[in-house]
Amino acid sequence: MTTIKKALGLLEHFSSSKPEIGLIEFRRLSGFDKGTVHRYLTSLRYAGFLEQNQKTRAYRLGPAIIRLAAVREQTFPMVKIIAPHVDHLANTTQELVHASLPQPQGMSALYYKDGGHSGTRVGFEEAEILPLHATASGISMMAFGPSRILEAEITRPFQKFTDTTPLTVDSVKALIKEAQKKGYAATNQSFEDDVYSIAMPFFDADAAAIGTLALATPATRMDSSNCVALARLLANTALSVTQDLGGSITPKLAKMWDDL
Amino acid sequence: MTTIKKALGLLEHFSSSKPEIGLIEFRRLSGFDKGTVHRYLTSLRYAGFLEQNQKTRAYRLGPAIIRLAAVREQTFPMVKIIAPHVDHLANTTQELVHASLPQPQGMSALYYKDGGHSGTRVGFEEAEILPLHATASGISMMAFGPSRILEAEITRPFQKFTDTTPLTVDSVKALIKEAQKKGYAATNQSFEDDVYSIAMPFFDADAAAIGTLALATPATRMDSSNCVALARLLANTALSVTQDLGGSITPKLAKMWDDL
DNA sequence: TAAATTGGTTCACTATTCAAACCTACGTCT
DNA sequence: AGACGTAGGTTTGAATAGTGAACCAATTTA
Repeated sequence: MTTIKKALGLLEHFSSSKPEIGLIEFRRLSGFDKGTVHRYLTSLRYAGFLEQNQKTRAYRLGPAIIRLAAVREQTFPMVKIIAPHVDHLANTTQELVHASLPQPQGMSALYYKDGGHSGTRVGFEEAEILPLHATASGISMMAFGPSRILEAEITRPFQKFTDTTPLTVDSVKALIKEAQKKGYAATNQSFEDDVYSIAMPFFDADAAAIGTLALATPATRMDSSNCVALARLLANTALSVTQDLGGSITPKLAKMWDDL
Repeated sequence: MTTIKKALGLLEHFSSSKPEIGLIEFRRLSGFDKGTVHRYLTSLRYAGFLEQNQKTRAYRLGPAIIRLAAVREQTFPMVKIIAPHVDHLANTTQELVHASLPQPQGMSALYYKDGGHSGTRVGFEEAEILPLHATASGISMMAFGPSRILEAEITRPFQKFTDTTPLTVDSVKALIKEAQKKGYAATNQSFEDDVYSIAMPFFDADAAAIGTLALATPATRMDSSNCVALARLLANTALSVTQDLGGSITPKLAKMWDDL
């Protein structure tokens, strides 16, 4: 573990529900020494990745992040390319659809659209970290993405979110195997109660999975026939996204999706 | 200079016109040893701040940036708050208006709007670094912002952009003094030929300047009466932005803007 | 095919980082 | 006021982690 990795790891602790974090809380969250954390924070602030609330002395994400995000989106416009496809699928199915990218600790939504179904519907928090072992997106990423993602995940302890969250390496591996066999991942209430979710990867030019598309419905609305119909729609969307990103897909998976 | 600062400094080299950078080019740009740079890049990639083009092996900004930017904007929605004001001023004046934030090496636009004037108009590149010494935004930030910004800038060499770019510490300090006296900064073709620009700061709750609003016109359309009229409009916008951000402004500057 | 360029790795040396203790400021309870 | 708890921040010698010259391998260019 290098200094840089440790320092950047501090930024992982920010989320929508935790936008400002103080020195002592960082020490508790990271387990590093207080002096060490303070030096890290000072360096991150110097580079514009953090700024400090003058009153509380707590740290929040800084303006450098904004610029870098703008550069990335301008030169590699994933959101712009993916958003129309997600919108279309959400409108067609009336369900929640999201496109997510792998982060060091899990998946995080790049873009999402609430389908606006009239009855109960699934909520979604932007920029939330979705755990790999408990979500369809995560299972899908481990099943079809670079092996290092899987390898990193299975060394971590699995957090329990619901009564049906898979908590053993074997049960998670079984879900991954099933996803590889079916061509898509499905999880039933493993992250949130009453939410059933299916997910598929999309690919870059090297046919490496770089993110996932997922669709979430209230568990009550999902049955086996329904599921396959939605998976078919999701597969078409994943194909279009892959194409628009200039990516390519292995013939094997292409056939699996075609046969859904 | 700590390892963290040096590593994060590498990210500064990315821009819209330079979205992918290889190992050797990083070495050249940063002056660090090749082995060192390689270790930095590996760490940044590990944290999701970079990803690598598998063909060219060059590095580009990674997905972690996107998540962090989303967290920041969701919990501290500057763009959302400022955009309507910038839009309104751009529509009223028909000129280019931008809101910018200080970055380690200069200012960078958070949001901008082209006013759509029918004749010649000023272009603008998003996420570009605007040098402090040569732009109205930069002068304004040094004049009204934290003193460390000015102190850091005057130790750097001043790059020449046009025939009228101020290149000495004294000439830049004179521009800053003038801005402090008038309540706004003005630069005439010091960054780009034929562009005249005026800028003002906006403030946070501690009455510290946290960014600038700027308006740029073709130099031919700007004269002394025009300039004051535009400055008045800009001042009203800066006041509104400051209020909407929950910020406050020193009574002295408030009076200066009122007397424009 | 030889030279140049690029990405990446190794390892002895040493400069940076770590952890524990200390300092200061602020709020609060007695 | 005094004692206590909590927070941000600083200093220290010991130890760990970073450095960079030299190396290798694969492409690209001459």
